[in-house]
Amino acid sequence: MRTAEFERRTGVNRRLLRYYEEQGLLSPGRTSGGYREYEESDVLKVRHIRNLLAAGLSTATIADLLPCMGKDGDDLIADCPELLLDLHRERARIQAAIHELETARTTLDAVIATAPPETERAARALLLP
DNA sequence: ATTCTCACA
DNA sequence: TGTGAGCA
Repeated sequence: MRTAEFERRTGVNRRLLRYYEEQGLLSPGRTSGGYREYEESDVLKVRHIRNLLAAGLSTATIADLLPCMGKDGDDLIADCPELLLDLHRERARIQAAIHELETARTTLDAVIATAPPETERAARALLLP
């Protein structure tokens, strides 16, 4: 299928599709006229890409990860030891980010606790409605 | 009619 | 990351 249909099937616009391609996540073939030719399996592939992206993985690690997923079926890693390393590294990165955010929140809570009661109430009034 | 690449008041 | 120009 070509761009227009693929765009509909995936719900992702060409601009982004081309970006994924530049990042090595997708490699559609080309017709003699130079038009991109996508495979049926690419539709599912884009779904995977979007999920992985949402999980915080970089396009680079996703590029390495994709070939390790079932060629046809859903997403389940087969046997890619080298990849598992990157995944754990990503997990550690996320865990670290969580900690940083938690300490940032703690700091803010401390500052907020400093505000006078009436100021606190005024602030909440501005926040809720 | 459609897609492609490239460039940017 | 959108938009238009000039092609094939």
